Amino acid sequence: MKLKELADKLGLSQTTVSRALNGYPEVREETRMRVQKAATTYNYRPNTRAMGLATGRSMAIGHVIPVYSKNEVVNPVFGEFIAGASQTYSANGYELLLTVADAQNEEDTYRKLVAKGAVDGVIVHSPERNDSRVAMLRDIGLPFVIHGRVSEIDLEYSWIDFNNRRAFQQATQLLLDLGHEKIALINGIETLNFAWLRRQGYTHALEQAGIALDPSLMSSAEMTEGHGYSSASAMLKKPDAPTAFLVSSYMIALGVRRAISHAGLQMGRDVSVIIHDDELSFFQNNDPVPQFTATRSSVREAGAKAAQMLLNIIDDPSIAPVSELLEAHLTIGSSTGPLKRLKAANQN
Amino acid sequence: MKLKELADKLGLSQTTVSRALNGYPEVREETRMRVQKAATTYNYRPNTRAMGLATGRSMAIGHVIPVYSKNEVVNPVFGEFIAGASQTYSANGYELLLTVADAQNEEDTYRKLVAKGAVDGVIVHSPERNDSRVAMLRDIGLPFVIHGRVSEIDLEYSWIDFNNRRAFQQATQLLLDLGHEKIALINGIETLNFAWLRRQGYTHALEQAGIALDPSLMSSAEMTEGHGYSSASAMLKKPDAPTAFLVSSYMIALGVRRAISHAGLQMGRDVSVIIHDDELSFFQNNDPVPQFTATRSSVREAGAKAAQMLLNIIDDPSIAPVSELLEAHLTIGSSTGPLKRLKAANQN
DNA sequence: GTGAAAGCGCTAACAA
DNA sequence: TTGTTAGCGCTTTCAC
Repeated sequence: MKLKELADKLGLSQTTVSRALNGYPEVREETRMRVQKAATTYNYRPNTRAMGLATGRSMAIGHVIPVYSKNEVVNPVFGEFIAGASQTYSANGYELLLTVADAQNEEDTYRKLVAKGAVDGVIVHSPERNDSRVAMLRDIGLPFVIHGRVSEIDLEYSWIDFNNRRAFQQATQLLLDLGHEKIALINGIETLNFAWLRRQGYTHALEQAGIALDPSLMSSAEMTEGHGYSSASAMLKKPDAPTAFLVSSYMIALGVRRAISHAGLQMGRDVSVIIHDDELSFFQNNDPVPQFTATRSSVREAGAKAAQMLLNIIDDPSIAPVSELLEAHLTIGSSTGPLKRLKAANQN
Repeated sequence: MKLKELADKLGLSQTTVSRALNGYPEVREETRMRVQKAATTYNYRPNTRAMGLATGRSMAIGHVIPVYSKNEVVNPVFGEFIAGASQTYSANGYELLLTVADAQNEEDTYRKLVAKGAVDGVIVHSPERNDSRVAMLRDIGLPFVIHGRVSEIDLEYSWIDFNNRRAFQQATQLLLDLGHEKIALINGIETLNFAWLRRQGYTHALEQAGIALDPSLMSSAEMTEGHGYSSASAMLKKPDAPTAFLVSSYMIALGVRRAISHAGLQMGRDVSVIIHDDELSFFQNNDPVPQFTATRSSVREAGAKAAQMLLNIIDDPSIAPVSELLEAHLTIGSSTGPLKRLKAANQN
């Protein structure tokens, strides 16, 4: 069913039908009712392409998610975030265009999207510490919201992020409270802002406690099981091996667990491990240390919020940038030993 | 840069430029070169909306992924699959339209996509045992490929799937070989075809071994940690508790682990666990039993293949349906005890 | 309050 | 081999 057909059925012009459907005020209320009813009856849906052509907007939002290599699994956080965003889009008549781009030529991807007129705005995932995309997107005037943020940059822009720095500062503090002094950090790629902030939280807590940083206890690479395994293995072979691990994702954690058991050690008895993951709750009650996570649902909500921010910007490009920093939740397991201290740690 | 501008710069008509760019044979080779060079220079990209309007095609493929509830995490397998598909699309000038639909009204989602003229074809994720979408999509004539397949249906259609039945049959056999007799299955929702096939593999192996099926050892629900925990807990409380678990996803597995340790048992010592996941490799070398998984890269490849199938169908809707059944890999850990038997199990 | 007509950027007959 | 022209389905001036 196309507009012309619907108009013919109603004995009206395309113009009037279009106006009635798009909420223009000059349509008689009675006419509007008739039109709307007919539209429902015939299940009329305006062709997005045609609408886009006519209005100069595409009614689509682009999500560009980076893939670093074939080794790294697509971060499940993106799935949750996008699921949240998707709802906002549907509710507002927008479509979601997904592009999986090699992290190398992401800028190109955005340029292409704009040149093709494919999107009215984009969500930027996985920003780097000093991400050139911010300047670029402002240059070309494409509305955007960042999932995450860019610490080392002065420009204004809209973003939504979890407080990674605080999360890792607290997690480290928690391990310190438990009496650990050799605490390892197995992190993601630290040119990525989230990983960089996590590291800052970690080092900050150690410095506060007057513990010297040991570079051999910090490792940074793609968030793969292999990275977790090789890093943890190497660290455990040292004479002054770490007694605790702070791990930046469940994928890495799989490797760390493997390394620990390969070394003849047992998690929760010989070694403490805290796994951070934005999405997943890991309850491992045989560990004396609880897991430190943001809950899954909050990621989905963050996606919905980011999408709404973006639609607002598209609606009115002159509004001031907004941002939101979400706190990660500290999930406490059921082991009673360290619980008190954990609570204290959680309060700062 | 739009076609008209480019044509003006070149002193040619829009038609000729369009033809040159789209590989029509009647263009003089020299002209084509000139046009192509100019297109690159000015970074010309045809507007997808306009192209779509003119050709009646949208140059976009829809992926509809279901969300069953707020409790269930978006299956990371979709992320990998889509990452693979995405590459195929980019290479062929297609865009990827992602829709996250409530599992209830998925049919509506497809109808809407077609009515809006938003897509030229769709990939159907997460098919049910007797999925009505197959008949519907054939009815409305929308090209599609199923990620998975629909066992209880007679129609012809294209699909790509992993051999879930075989995978679980082998996994169960493996546990039987290890001497287990009380083997529990903690599965996804069994109206979904993949879960149903997994269960078939499980029951088949037990029946072959002459072991009576025990309904209290089979549980089926959303693939959440909660499901794993409550199911495994209940089973472990029975007087004839299971000595082994066959688990349908790593999310469920998190809960199962928790239940095991809550029960005062130790994985790998008191209980054997096999986790199946299409995507993730779980190496837990303190378990006496290796993990049973398909490798991640194969999921991505499957996505790329499915996408190619779909583009072929769109190109020539009259071609016969094609399908591909991929084998899941048996990943063997480094524990040497059962290794030999595993190999044998792997060969059937 | 409604309609006629032009045009969004492209492709595809049909002419030349 | 190239150009002219008429749409694709919608929105939006402008006129009534």
